[in-house]
Amino acid sequence: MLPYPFEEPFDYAVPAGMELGVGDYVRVPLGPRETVGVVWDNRETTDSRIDSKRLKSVAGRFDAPPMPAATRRFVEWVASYTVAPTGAVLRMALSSTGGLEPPRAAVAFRIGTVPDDFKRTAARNRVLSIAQDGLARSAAEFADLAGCGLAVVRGLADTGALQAVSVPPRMPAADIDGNFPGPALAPDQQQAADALVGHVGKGFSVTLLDGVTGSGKTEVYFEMVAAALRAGKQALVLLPEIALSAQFLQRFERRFGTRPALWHSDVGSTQRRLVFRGVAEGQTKVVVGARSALFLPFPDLGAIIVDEEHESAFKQEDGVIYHARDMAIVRASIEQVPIALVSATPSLESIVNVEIGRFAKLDLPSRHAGAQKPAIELVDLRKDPPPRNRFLSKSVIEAISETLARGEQAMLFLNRRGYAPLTLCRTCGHRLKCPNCTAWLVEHRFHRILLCHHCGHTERQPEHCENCGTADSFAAVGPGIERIAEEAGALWPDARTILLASDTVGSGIGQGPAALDEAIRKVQAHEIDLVIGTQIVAKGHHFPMLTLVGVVDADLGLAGGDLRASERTYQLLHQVAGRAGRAERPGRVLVQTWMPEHRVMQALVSDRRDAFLRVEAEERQMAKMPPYARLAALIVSGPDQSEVDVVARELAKAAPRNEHVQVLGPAPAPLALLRGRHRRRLLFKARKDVHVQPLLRLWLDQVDIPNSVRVQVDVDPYSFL
DNA sequence: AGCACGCCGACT
DNA sequence: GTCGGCGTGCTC
Repeated sequence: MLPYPFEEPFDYAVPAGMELGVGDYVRVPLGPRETVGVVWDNRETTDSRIDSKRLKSVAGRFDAPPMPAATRRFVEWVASYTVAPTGAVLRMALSSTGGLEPPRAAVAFRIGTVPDDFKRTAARNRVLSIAQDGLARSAAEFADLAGCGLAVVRGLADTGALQAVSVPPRMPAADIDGNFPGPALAPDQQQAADALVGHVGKGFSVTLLDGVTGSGKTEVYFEMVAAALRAGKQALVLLPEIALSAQFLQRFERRFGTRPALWHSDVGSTQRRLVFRGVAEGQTKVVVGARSALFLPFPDLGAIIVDEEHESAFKQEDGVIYHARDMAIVRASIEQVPIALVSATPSLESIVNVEIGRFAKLDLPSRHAGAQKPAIELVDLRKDPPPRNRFLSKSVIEAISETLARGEQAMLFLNRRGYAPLTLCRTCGHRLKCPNCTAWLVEHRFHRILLCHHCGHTERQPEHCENCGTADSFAAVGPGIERIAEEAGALWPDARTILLASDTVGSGIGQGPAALDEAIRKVQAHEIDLVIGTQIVAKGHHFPMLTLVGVVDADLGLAGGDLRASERTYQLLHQVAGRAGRAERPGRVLVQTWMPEHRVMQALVSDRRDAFLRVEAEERQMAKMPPYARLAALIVSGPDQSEVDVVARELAKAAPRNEHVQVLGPAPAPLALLRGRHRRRLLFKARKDVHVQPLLRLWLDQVDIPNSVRVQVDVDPYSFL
């Protein structure tokens, strides 16, 4: 199987003298070049189109442990479920082909023979006395222990007093010990931990760990990791990329005394190689990573954890479209290991799976570590409207002033980057829009540009309206966090303020999680009084002095016809609210809304999540929507609108028809033009018991799709964009 | 996916 | 007469 979008494996001859087994990683010729592949099967070709006498030969075998059978089955399963070519899924499992080369031996030093003309110095003596135990250590380790520079160690090696030896490199997270004594757990934590530990080694099971913010869920599932380690197995913890913070790693280190192996987009190629190799050899015991870590070749997995399981970031939206939480469950089932899904605001899907008995559930209803539930109040913007072109109500302004006066911290949350989401000409009403997308250009005053949030198109703010030619006629409409920062600057000129969004810190333009970690540290150290941020501040950071959260526009996520709009808005607002108040300082949350009677707002103030989810579930059931039915979206896209329309109409004509299946569309996708591609959407809806994938494949096979048009299949779509 | 081939327009 | 733009199609 080759890591390219081919459905089937290719056939190659095995040269004389080469021993190959199923799962081996090999180099094979492909057209004019050579590529990596995995031996998928080992037999005579059965494909009549292939002349077995003229097969190309395997060029070489990598000296690496073969891809485990369970990993190969997982690749095939994901391909079949997502209606993607198997090779395209394999590509995700070969993301670090450098790891296939045997790892380079590391240089270490141990005691040698001290020559006659040896010059003794204090530093040299310290190093040599440490080396007396005969153990081999890296130069850095000696320097660290002896409190000297690396030059001392190298100098000793030059004289022969230390002897250079090559040792196998230490794999990341190889020496994590499941018996390392971690912090003590509260009784309810211990009970939940015992239940999770009880699943380890007992085959496949799914447990939803439903714990309120501050209940110590992380420490509970760490016990499941520890149990897997004690059983000699590996463990995988999946997190949304954004939650892979320094704070999380500190908690891990507190429990296990060392760091886990990391796997996310920011991990460099050297480290990736080592982690891939370490995992493949079974040496790397714990991987903490973003969704792509799911495709690592674990030979001996013992447990999987998906933290923040409700997060939509687990849904991969390009290339092979899959939901990492759902595929993690599949992987656990194939590996016959337990999996824990963890959240303070579980997804409706998981709650329903608990109700029908497919998942077990554990509750952590009480807060620890001094956390207290914040008081949530709604601010009815109809009664307390901000002045024209201002966005903070009197209630919020007063509350922030009081908080700052007490020397505590406040946060303003608005899930919208930039200065204003829309810029229009006051004279003619012309709106500045992206040339490549059906979207407004968002003004970013901080970077002095207009930016499309969908394709990244940027331009300078024009001086004259391109439609009517009037100069200086542009008006900003609506708020982004930069505009809130401007308003806050006028209200509290002395407050130390920080603006936190993906384009000011975080994984934006060349900054990575390190910049976010630094910002978080500053807030924790109380070098900041007022935090103004988008959803990157919503995740579980603890800010002990933060006692007030103001939500600028709680209604933002409710617009549009998204199936999960209410659910997601509840989850996000609940999470943001959780930032307020720790320990002896109770928190207060003010939520600005134009519709305080909306059930999301009512559920928030009355803290009735389960009642809210019940209503939400009933609505989905009535509308015959997931999780009570199955959805798949076909997105037809291409640079030529009429070609796209033709294909979309052909697909509609060929749509499968029976009483359990319904096809809607084609309709222009909500972003009808994205990155210069016109997009049409068809929605396939089926009863829960319909086997969707064979129908989809049959459907696609019937329509001739020209090269210039792409049809993407999104099974279980989340985003309706 | 990634590469070569091939067919058209802008140069020596 | 040649270089190179990217549309088309193949890779065991």
